[in-house]
Amino acid sequence: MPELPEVETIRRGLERLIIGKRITAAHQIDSPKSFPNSPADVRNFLVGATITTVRRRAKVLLIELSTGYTLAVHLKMTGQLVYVGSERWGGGHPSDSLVGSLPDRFTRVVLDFTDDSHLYFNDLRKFGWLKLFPTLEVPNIDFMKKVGPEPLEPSFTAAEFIPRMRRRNNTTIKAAILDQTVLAGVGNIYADESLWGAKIHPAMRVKNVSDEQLAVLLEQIKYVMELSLQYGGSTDKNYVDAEGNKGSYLKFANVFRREGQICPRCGGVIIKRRVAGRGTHVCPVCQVEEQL
DNA sequence: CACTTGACCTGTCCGC
DNA sequence: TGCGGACAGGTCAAGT
Repeated sequence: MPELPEVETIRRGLERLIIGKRITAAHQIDSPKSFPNSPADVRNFLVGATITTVRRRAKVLLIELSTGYTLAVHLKMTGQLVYVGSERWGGGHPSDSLVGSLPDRFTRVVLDFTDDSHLYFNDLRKFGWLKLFPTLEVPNIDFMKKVGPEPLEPSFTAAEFIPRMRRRNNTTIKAAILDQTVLAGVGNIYADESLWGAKIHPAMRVKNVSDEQLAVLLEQIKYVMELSLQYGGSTDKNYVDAEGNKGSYLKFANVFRREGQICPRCGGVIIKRRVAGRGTHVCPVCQVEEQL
């Protein structure tokens, strides 16, 4: 999916676009897979509701409603959440924006607003979902109780990061930072980019990485995510923001999807291999693998 | 308990 | 051109 910077980019867009709007209808085109709530729940707690707040925790969007319910959204690998105003044909959108073509064959859920604007949930692979929860119960959802700290919180420092990583001492460093219970929001792109930035090989066992290196890794996680936010996230294939526009961070990526290219730091050739069950990009010259 | 693998879906790309 | 297989940004359940 969209990882933390992409979900946060969408959140910022939605905050600007849909707060205060009232929902007049909700179309569950592909229920129950993408939206498992009953039609009665939708009728009682979603239709007629006004959007009050748009929050994010880890990679989950939390759209809070005036009914005391929250619409939680997880985009997984290919989900999109795109707002289209009633002036959709009036121009002002980049030529590659999706807005003129929605709904499309991957649209799973549509919300209609009173001003004839719409929010489309599209998802090619159908891994993503929308779910209604009472807002007061959101902190008690299993995922919310288990998920680790937000990496961009200034209060999240090496003093907290290192002991959390040490709980996964026996696995690879890449598997550890992808583990959402260790810290929130890192996915495959920012795992590879931050490990390159810290000069740590993704296949290193955590126990063989020093505290000093872990501290550098946390700095790099924060750095690559902040940088990505500045560029509207990464569009590898499907990702678009709340207005249907692509993100441009991958232009500045150093290793992700750059196998065969030259490492900008040392001149080595970037390779791709499998680590933690995921395609993994690494410079084998300056990210040195441990000797076993 | 810690860790790894396969499953969930559909589309695309690459080799034969 | 067609077919089969591998792979794709994420998370679970089930296996070892």
